[in-house]
Order: sequence, then C-alpha cells, then structure tokens
Amino acid sequence: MLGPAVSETLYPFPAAPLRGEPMGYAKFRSLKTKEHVFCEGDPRSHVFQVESGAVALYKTLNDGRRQIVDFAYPGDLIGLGALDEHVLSAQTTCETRVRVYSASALERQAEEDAGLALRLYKSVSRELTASRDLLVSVGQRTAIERIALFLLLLHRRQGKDKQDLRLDMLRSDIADMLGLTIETVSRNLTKMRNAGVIDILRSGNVVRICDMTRLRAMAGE
Amino acid sequence: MLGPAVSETLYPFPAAPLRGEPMGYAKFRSLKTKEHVFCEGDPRSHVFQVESGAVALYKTLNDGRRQIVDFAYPGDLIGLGALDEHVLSAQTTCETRVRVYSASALERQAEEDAGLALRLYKSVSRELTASRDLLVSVGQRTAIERIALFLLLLHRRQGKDKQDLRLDMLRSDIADMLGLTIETVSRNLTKMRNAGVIDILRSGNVVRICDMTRLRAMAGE
DNA sequence: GCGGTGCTTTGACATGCGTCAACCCGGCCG
DNA sequence: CGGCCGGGTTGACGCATGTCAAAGCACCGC
Repeated sequence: MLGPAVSETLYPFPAAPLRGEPMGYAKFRSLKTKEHVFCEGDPRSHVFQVESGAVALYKTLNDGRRQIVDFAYPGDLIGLGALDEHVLSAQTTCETRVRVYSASALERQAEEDAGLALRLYKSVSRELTASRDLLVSVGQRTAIERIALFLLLLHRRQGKDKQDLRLDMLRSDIADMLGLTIETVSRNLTKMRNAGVIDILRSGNVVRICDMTRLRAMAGE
Repeated sequence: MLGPAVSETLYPFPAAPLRGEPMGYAKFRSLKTKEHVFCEGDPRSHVFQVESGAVALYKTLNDGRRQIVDFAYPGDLIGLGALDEHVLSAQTTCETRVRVYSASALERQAEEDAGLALRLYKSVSRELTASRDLLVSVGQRTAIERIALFLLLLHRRQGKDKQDLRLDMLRSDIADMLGLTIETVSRNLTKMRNAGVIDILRSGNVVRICDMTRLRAMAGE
C-alpha cells in the first residue's frame, strides 16, 4: 500500500520533524491531491510525518457514511497506534510531502529512548485533545455553531492576521468532519454571508472574515 | 480540588496498575458516587489511575450543554495531558477508588524512563481510539444505532457471557455521551424492548440482551 | 402508610437538519 | 463557441430528533 512514489534518497532530518526536533533519517514520499497515504486495514508497516500539505484522517461505515476525525498538517505524525493494522484511512487533500519511517524500527527505538517515547506521547496527546474537541462540537453544537467554529479554527491554523481563509477542501469534507450534509454546510455559509459575517470568494474556495466578533458569537463562545 | 478523602497510607502497587504492571508507590483516594476527581480548569497537579469503579470524563459548554467524551475504568489513567490545567472534568458514576500520583513527578520520571513513557503513550493511544470511535458514532450513526452500539460496547466491557448489563449510570449520562436527549434514549430503549431485542429490568438499571444478532444488526455492523 | 424526591417513561407538538431534485457556475475539451 | 462535468447553491418537503409537559415508579424518611 505504500505506492510507487517513495523517494529512495535518504535525507538527514530537516529542521522540524515532530515540532522542531530531529528524529533520525527518513525517506520522503510525494503524493498528489486525493491520494491515500494508507487505508483502514492496511498493515501498519510505516509511520509518516507530514512535511508539507495536509492529510485527512477518516473512518467509513460499511454503507459508505464517512467521518473525518482529524486533519494532519506539517509536523504531525500519522500512522501511530497499538495494532498491526491501520484503524483509519489517510488521504491527502492537496499535494503533500511526507517523511516515511519504519513503524517497527520507530517503536523498537522508543522502547529505549525515553525522549522519543515522550514525543510520541505528546503527539498522540495533541490528537486526543483535537478529537475530543471535535466530539464536543459534533455531539452538542448546532450546525451553524460547528461551521463557525470550524472557520475560527482554520483561521487560527493559517496566518492569524489575514482575514482570507483558503478552504483547501470540498464542502463534502467539511460536512463529513462536522457530521452534517453538504447542503447544510452550504446553506449556513450562505446565511453567514447574508448576515455580513463572512464573504465567499473564488467560487467558494476562499472565506473572508468580515466580522470576527459576530463569528465568535456564532460559534457559541 | 483534591478534596478531603486522600488516604495517607502508602501502598505498594497492587497487581494491576496500568494494565498489569507495577508503577511505583501511590496514595489512594476513595470517592462517593457523583464526586469530582477534578474539574476543567483545575491545576493539573495529580494524575489518577482508577482502581475500582468508573469515572465519566466530560466537557461542558458555557450554556450547560455537556458532552461525555469517555469513561475510565479500573486500570485507566486520567489526568494526563500537556497543559498545566485540566481540559475536562472527571466525575465518578459510582463508588470509586483511585490511585493518586504527582503529575510533575510522573512526568519527570517519564523523561528518563522509556518504559514509563511508552506506557503513557499506549494509555493515551487507547483513549484516542475510543474517542475517535465515539466521534464516528455521534457524527454518522442514527440514535438507535448509537444506543445499540453503546449496549454492545458495555457488554464487551462487562463479562462477555452474561446477558445482563448493569448500566451503572443515568439516562442523562448515556444521552450526553451519545449526543442525544434522555427522551430519545428512553424511547429507543423502549422500542428495542418492544421489538424483543432487549429487556429492561430493575427499574431501568439493567438491560438484558435477548437477541444479540438483531442487536448487532441494529448497531449497523 | 403517605408524601416527597429523583429518575424514567410516554405523549403531543415543534423544528433543525436530511433528502431529493433542480439549477447554477466555472473549467475543460472538442 | 458550445456542451459536458464536477462541484456548489437553492428550494420544497419529510422525518428524526428535540422540546415541553404530565404521569409513572422506585426509594426513602417520617
């Protein structure tokens, strides 16, 4: 399942693997938009670290319903876990470069290297926080609250200052993350535009925040 | 926020801290039903391991809406995290005993002890899996699917063989975990009883599984 | 036994979101 | 230029679930 695009060149670790610290040597792999890094059920032979781009992590039910549980951005590790199979799928949302590590080698090393083990721990802790926050949204917030909060979080990820957000994903991705339908996402974005809180540019791919205060209010806190 | 009930006796580690392995010495604390172990915003001075009983982990929105994100059972660690404040609240659902560790001491030790750091990593990994599975349910499944799956998971936790499940929690706890209302939970349990899939005993506190096959079907897979 | 309290169940009704379907819009290719 | 295609928007409608309210039921203390 690794696909054909693994670069065979070995690079010394650039400056920022796992939030700024070197981790050893690794191969790189380049992926196009919508390419899978791995799929649920694949043997968990490798662990990846996003170098550039973005990766959607999702699970599907047997009838096709899909829940995106997280997005991985540069610095994030994906493919960690206790089992020998991946328990979810990872698909790029844009052109993406990842570092490729051997899962078994990484985990063997972590058994002796407390610093490495701690970094794995912290990486998973961050994911857990994100997962629980999303769970609170999906479980308790209304559609417009979820969407407003989604925009706010996207805004925090991208430069905090510029008011223009590149969505970099389809309406169906937003919907599948927030537990909504594309129609509900679309309708509520329109509602926010009509209320003067946001503007929608570039044929729907860019959201300009016009009234941050009211956007925050719409998000519920 | 530790409350008055910390036992001052030091015990050597019983057989099963953190899934079966010893972890050092720790104080114990006994809590009554519905007592808080810690609250969101409290200084994260201690880490706890459930010895017996059960603890609900939840977050609340400012208007009171509540999302239970997990239950901690014997062996589980609670209070881990990267920040110096708790990011969620922990409340017992029944009489509960926990081991109490110093958060700073534990984390200092993990910086040198790779085995300990790995155990923290694995503990958080389990929580992450549970959190994402719940997210999929809340985001994608119907009310009756969520409730059926909830009963199945409860059944797996308790003795796999006995068909009687002690719920050990209120309808409001189930509702707040599944992103539903107590009325919806109650109505769907009744519907499952009328369909002959389960029976409800002991004034609603025990569910007897009558038709496991159809219960699985109701859960959606 | 009786009333009170906390939780659950049930019913009537309201509504937010999903479903289905049409249309729109920009990009692409012939 | 024109028609197709993928994605987005909009509208009409239905239904699952939420809301509000009342009644049922176990438990407990007096």
